[in-house]
Amino acid sequence: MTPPKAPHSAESCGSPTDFSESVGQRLRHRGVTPTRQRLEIASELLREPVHLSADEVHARVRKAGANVSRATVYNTLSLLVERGLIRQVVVDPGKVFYDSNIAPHHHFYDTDAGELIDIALDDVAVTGLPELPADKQLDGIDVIVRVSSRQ
Amino acid sequence: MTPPKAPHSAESCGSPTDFSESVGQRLRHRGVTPTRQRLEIASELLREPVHLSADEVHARVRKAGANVSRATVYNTLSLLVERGLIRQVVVDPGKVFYDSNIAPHHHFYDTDAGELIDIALDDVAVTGLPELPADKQLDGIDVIVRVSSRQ
DNA sequence: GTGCTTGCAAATGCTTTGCACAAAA
DNA sequence: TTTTGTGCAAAGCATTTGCAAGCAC
Repeated sequence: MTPPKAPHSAESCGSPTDFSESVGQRLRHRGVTPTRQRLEIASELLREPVHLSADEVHARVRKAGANVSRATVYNTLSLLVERGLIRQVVVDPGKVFYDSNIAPHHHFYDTDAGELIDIALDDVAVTGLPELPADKQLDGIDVIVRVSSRQ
Repeated sequence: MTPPKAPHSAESCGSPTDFSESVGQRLRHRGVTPTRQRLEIASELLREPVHLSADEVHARVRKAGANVSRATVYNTLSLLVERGLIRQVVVDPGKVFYDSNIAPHHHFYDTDAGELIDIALDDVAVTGLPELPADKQLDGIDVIVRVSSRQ
């Protein structure tokens, strides 16, 4: 593809996730005050690469014993996306995944299973994109390969 | 009528749109009864290649003098997508475009303008996709190149 | 203490549904 | 006439917001 200057999102993002670094550290490094709720939420995502919906995050956090409201989950997820700690993947209207793998990559989306599967970027190339107008900046390239179970 | 999840998309679709053929004909060919409301709705899309949200379609149809409810617009758009006459493009949660260009192609999405711009497919190639599991079928490939105006 | 965070519930925005009426075949 | 489509208003979801009370530093 075409890799110009660009900050957050699909192709360009911060440094790839180091899943061994402490969650609190990673939040601080991005200027996010590590409150108890944020640590709980971020831990569900940053402990290992996952694809979760906001509601799944909420459910997991509560299951883990923390009393966190939906509003806080949504606010925190937005914050983490904004700060480049996780990535948002929209596959359908009202179907949003939060992806803790921020290394550049793409996705299979299995419509039947409702499941997202990573495609490593070094497998895939998108070539021949027209140049951008001078006043635009590239924010990212999302490639979603939609699949379903054969009938 | 039965408005299920959108099947058609990027790579796989019906025959490319012939914008010169009558809208009524095109509906009939796909087994869609051409009622007055459907003709109004379909005309806004099938007259020329456009990217419209459901609400924009509703506004245009009403502006054109027809008394069509939101429900009918939504039902009809789902039907047209299901029958492969138009295509649904999801760029953000709650931001869905209906695209009357069903020839395989991809998109720029300008976050600031909220505008979708076609990228002709012959310019772009996506290579190196892993093979699909045998029991899966490919429904389509969506490539969305996100751009913005701010620095 | 000061200012950012949280929870709750209410509000929002978009989309779907139920049902009586109207139009098509 | 029998089937199919339409309008309206109400219901549904996922997400956001306003504000008082609570934490972090």
